[in-house]
Amino acid sequence: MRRRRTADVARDEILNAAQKLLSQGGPDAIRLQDIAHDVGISHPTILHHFGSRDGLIEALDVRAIHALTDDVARILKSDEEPQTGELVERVAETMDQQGLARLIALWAMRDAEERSELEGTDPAVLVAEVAQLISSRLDETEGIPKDRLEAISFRVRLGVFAMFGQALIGDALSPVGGSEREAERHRFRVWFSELLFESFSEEVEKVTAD
Amino acid sequence: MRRRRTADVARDEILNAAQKLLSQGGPDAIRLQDIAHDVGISHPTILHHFGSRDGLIEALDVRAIHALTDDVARILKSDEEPQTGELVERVAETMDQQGLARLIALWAMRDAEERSELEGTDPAVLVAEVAQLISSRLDETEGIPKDRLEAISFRVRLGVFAMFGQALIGDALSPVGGSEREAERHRFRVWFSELLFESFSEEVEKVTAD
DNA sequence: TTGCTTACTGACATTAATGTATGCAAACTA
DNA sequence: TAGTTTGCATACATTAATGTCAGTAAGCAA
Repeated sequence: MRRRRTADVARDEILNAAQKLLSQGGPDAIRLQDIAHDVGISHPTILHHFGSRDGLIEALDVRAIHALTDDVARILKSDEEPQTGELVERVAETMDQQGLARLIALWAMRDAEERSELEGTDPAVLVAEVAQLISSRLDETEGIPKDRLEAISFRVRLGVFAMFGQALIGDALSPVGGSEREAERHRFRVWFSELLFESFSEEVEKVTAD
Repeated sequence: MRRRRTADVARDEILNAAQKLLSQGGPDAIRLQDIAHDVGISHPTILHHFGSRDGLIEALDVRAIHALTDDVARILKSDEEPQTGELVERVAETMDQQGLARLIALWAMRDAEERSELEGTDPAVLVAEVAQLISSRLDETEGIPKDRLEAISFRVRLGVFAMFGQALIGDALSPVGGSEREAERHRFRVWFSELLFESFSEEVEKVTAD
């Protein structure tokens, strides 16, 4: 007799399978038949839950954005001092696992009209918010000058680019393979965190020099 | 009467059209019918020149890699001191125009088996070569220690990530739009170049301290 | 001019994906 | 236990892409 899940569980299992397939193959790897086979259901069931293939991809996008922002928000809004290294490590992890970077890439490649709004989570706004938060941490006084804020948001953006790039094309650029790879990736992240942190510290010095 | 090109010209026109379409739409935008229409030929002609759709994409990849490496190689192998800013600017330009970053992203998403060798141009090897070249510029003595070389290749890699990220998802992360966008992108590149350059200078200091 | 090569076309074949229609069965509710 | 909802399957329809084939015509060479 056939298994019957609740709608939420079914949706989750389908999304997981889709994300797994995407992380292995390219964009064409999101095929309803294959996903259905992985979950152990028939492909019309996916359409039943998501309406269409596009609906599925949109749901995938929403989950992805949430996975990223939730992590960052939790760290930044906690009372402790935000650690650059931890932030980098966390974002990297979330991007790496399950082909999240691929989702972002595919999302970015669609032209503006057809990429939906994802519940008002505009990436540019998110970057600006993170920059604001970091800025207020560095310098408690209000009224941060615009050029300084831009300098900080540049750092945030660079962080996103670095982790995004490492997740997407990092393997191709890495000279080592096999078991050493993850260690090398980690060294890169640590090195990069330090670079960013030093760079932030300079910004603090500029602030205190005023 | 119908126009008859030489094979080389035909291949070039087809590749240009394909690249243009790719830079506008996503991965699915490479449709033989559309490309053919753009060039003003029938779609079997594309298959005649490239054998298959995959053949076309492979040719596209080869051209892309060459466009990138030729630029970098020319700058680095010239007798003048290599300018970090110029390198960054050049790579950014090549990545930006005509959706080269998208090609790279798509190439990276394919699983290792099906992504062809592209005439022995392994990106990891390229990065290593660039790092070697820069390293020998910074410090004329031979026999550079491995960890120092890794530190330099990390910087090269970060540069690739930054320009790749800006080209692919930069628009989504940028707060400004319209005519100011390009100016802001440029500011980011300048800022990043300085960060990288300062970072290189530190490496030089370490070398001279030995 | 004759002839050969090959860029190019139109019509067709093939495949493979998404989406639809209809009915079945599992769980909750009364 | 009867009834309703809804997760799920089977079989089919539809669309749209790549790829094939046989033939046409443009340019070059002898």
